[in-house]
Amino acid sequence: MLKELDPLLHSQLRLGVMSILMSVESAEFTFLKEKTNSTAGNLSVQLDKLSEAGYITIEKSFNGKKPLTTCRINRKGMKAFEDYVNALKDYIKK
Amino acid sequence: MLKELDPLLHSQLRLGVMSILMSVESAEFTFLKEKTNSTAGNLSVQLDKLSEAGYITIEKSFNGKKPLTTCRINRKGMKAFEDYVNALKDYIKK
DNA sequence: ATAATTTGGTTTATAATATAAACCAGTTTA
DNA sequence: TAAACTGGTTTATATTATAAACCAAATTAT
Repeated sequence: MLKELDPLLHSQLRLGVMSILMSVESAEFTFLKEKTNSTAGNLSVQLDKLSEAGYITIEKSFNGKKPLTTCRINRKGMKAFEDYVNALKDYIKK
Repeated sequence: MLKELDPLLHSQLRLGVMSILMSVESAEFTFLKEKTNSTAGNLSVQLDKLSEAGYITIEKSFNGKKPLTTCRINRKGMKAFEDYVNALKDYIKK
């Protein structure tokens, strides 16, 4: 029987964000927006969800006078991502 | 930049169905229901969507006196599945 | 014989999700 | 000083997934 796919990760945008965060120390809002080709509104909402799940940490600060939102993945998020990828393998293996 | 993930395939249940259909000649409704651990209603709806997209063919017949719904994947569906898996690889590669 | 249950589904209503549009505060540019 | 831009958030709407209700026919139990 096929495994459950964590619904929080099984979303194109959230998965994209997590995928990026797995490979960098931290990423700024604008960087994520560009890489995932998402709108700011959608990204904002999805980042909040990942944050509320404890998968990522969002830090709000200022870059000079401009607001700066920086994200990084948490240990819990890494674990969830790995579990998701493992579960997914059953679906996509030939 | 991350690729688009075909929204028709980026759904746990539809992906599960397609994954199964990639590996068998054909599959009955009840078999798919069991393997994907889905409810009949949900499965019925999702099969229709795959069928309308031309990804699968649904054949309704009778097994003696009981209705029998048999599904098989189409060439278009195979192509879509392969494209989806390729796009997904960018998201899950380490 | 007939009532209850099961099989194999479909249809419809509701809950959850994703997305876009509208908005806001502050900043820079014309 | 007005317009446009940056870096977002909030809110409304469209889409999607899911469950619940339903249906017809068959089977089983009384």
